Amino acid sequence: MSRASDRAYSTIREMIVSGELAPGDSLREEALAEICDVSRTPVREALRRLEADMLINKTESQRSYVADWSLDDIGDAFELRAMLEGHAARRAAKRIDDATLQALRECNARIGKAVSASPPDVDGFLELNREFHALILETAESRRLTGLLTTLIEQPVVWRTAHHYGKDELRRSHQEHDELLAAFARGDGPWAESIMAGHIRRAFHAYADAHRGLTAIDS
Amino acid sequence: MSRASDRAYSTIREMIVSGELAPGDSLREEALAEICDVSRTPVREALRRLEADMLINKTESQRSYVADWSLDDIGDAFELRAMLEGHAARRAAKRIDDATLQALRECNARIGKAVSASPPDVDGFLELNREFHALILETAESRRLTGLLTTLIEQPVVWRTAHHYGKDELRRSHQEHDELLAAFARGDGPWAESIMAGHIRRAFHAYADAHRGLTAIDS
DNA sequence: GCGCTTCATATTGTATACAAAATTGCGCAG
DNA sequence: CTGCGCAATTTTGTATACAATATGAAGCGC
Repeated sequence: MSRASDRAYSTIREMIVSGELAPGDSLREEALAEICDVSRTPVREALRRLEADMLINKTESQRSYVADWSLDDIGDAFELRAMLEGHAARRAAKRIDDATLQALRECNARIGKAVSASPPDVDGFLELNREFHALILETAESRRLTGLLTTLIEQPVVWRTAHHYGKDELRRSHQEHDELLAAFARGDGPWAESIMAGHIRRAFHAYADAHRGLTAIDS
Repeated sequence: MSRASDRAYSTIREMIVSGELAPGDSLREEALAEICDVSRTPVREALRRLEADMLINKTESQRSYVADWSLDDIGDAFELRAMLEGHAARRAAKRIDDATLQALRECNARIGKAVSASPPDVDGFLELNREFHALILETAESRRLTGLLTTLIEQPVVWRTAHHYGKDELRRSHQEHDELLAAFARGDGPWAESIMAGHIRRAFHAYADAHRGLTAIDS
């Protein structure tokens, strides 16, 4: 992470995810180089990585812009996530060992605490949730699957979704994780897959509802 | 494609896919630059793209090697492909129009010709097969899905698989495509998904059988 | 006034030089 | 002979200069 290209990647990515750079904004290499305090070379590398992450679009003339996602696109992404994370859960259920199961239980216990706090610790929830899903993905033991999913998970949308969550929705997430743990404990792959797919799809609808609400308020 | 980095990408990729560069071979930027007749800068870009395609691995010390895939890894890739291409087929069945359906029919007719020739025109089959699947993917209308699948499809394994096919297996592929067309004609998404998933999985087993046979002969 | 061409400017693409880091091989001590 | 450590060499990372290309605005003919 200390490499210049990594710093550029993190910096630009953070600007996109946080919303500092809005969808449609143009990304000029020289300007970014100055912001990141590196030369254009590592910036170009960072832009390519971000393009692979689909956080950036390039026009036919090679100019870069912050990607803009319609609700349909977002729905697509969640649908794929549901499918792939479901697949990961199924694989994980067949491979999980006691130590990992215990680690997941502890992780979800901490999620429970973050959720129960008043006000709920949304940032803590996000980080722990990320850890929970990452552990499952790791347990699924498929490099390919990991590669495909990371590009879907590392989206601005995913990160902002939780901020739309109400306390009850956070608690529902926590409960679904518990169900998942039950499926894992029994090594029931299809069950784990069903729960995970539903878990992701519910997250999407929570986002979509909140988003429609927000846009309705805006307009 | 006339850009130096694109030429480098194509050249190196072709060397990997064709087997000229064997799994585990180290990829030194300067050597590749000389081969591609460009400087190291575009070579580095090409290597990053190939890394995203998972055709290349990088060690912790940033050296690049041609990716080496175990049969398990290959199985993983096919499993994901079956799932995602099945998904694509389901989406395509709901969106396809008459013109596209007709184009697919014509494409598969040409596949039939390539298969029936004696000897079978395997390279023609490969190209047409690629076109057939690409058209379906396009019809599925999901940029995300397209992005995820291309990294799975553009694998050395996929390209070499067909060379293990016997005439009967090529004809079976052609027939499965016809079934797919029937599902499309009726707009039956789940049917299309089932056929496509089976189609891909059969391709994997054809590969696995041939591969086991070959390794058995080798040893 | 409208549209086209053309030229100035801005932006990206490539090459090269240099810096940082890693690997290899040698020499030496045990 | 083996293992360790250092230095020479190789390889990758970054900066910068220059080339190619795209964009946008001004001028010109219609």
